Amino acid sequence: MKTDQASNLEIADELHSAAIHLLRVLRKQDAEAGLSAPKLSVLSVLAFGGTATLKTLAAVEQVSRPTMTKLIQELEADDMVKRQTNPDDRRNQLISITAKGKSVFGTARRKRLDALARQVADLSKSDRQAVVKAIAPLRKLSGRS
Amino acid sequence: MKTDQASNLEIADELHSAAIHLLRVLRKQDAEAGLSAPKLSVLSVLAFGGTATLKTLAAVEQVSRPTMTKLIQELEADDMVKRQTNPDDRRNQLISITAKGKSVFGTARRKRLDALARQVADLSKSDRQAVVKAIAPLRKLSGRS
DNA sequence: CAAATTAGTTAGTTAGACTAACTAATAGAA
DNA sequence: TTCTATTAGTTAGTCTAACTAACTAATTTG
Repeated sequence: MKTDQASNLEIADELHSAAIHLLRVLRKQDAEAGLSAPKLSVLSVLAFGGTATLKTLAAVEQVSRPTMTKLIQELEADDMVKRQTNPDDRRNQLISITAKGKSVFGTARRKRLDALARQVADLSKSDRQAVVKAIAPLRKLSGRS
Repeated sequence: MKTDQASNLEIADELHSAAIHLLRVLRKQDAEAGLSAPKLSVLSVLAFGGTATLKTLAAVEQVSRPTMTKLIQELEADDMVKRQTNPDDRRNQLISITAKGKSVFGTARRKRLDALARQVADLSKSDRQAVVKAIAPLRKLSGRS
């Protein structure tokens, strides 16, 4: 197979399209899931990675600090995360997930992903294999591993 | 490998995360690309599929009709698409891409996807292979084939 | 110790999504 | 055939999440 610039562009195009359409499918679940994609994603980082500063979260999620400030404020208002000032550097807000956050995260994620999981289940064995094998490279593409 | 409900959920989760992060990478190119993701996507449908009604576009892009109305109005204001009433059913707006639309689409898409194409180029041969093989199944997941 | 840097917030704007309620056109049924 | 239901698209209003610019507070550095 050719892997020149043209075909890389075609691959990029397909991925771009796939990402847009996958997220649109998922967005339809949002209303009942009770937690939007960005918030779910932040909670996921905190659930699996533990405490983090706002700046770190913004970097990991690839959004600006003000955007993360707002997300955290809303999550905090809903008792999903808590923050405490770092005694060693009081500019830092150490943010962590609450028990409520964990529980809501678990159920909301499940709800949000259920439709997609069902579609994954409907794939043929070889299609599913292909998807599984692509996951690690996809992570690399957005600079997350 | 197990392919039970739990692991389907894990796959869904990874894809969800990958889609979110890929689009965030792409969004950073938007300012200079001059055409946002949704508009690019609509123009793509018109460029490859020819004339379509607003309703069809909304269905294909999986957004509501008002959302598509607004996108088309903005694209029309920029001379990227033109519309004409269907003489056989004057409720229908037949929407098509203009010459300017085609040209802007070509260059904007290239610009927007360039960063991603470069990252695809940086993948190892086997990683790229894995991504290529996943494309068809990914289309199935969002119901587009 | 003053200046520069860093972390986070506030204010204001924008794009793109939604629902509800509307107009206009067509199709169907009494 | 006319009145009703349906269909296509628009308008109005709201929401979330993104951005930049400009700010405060804390810390580091020259």
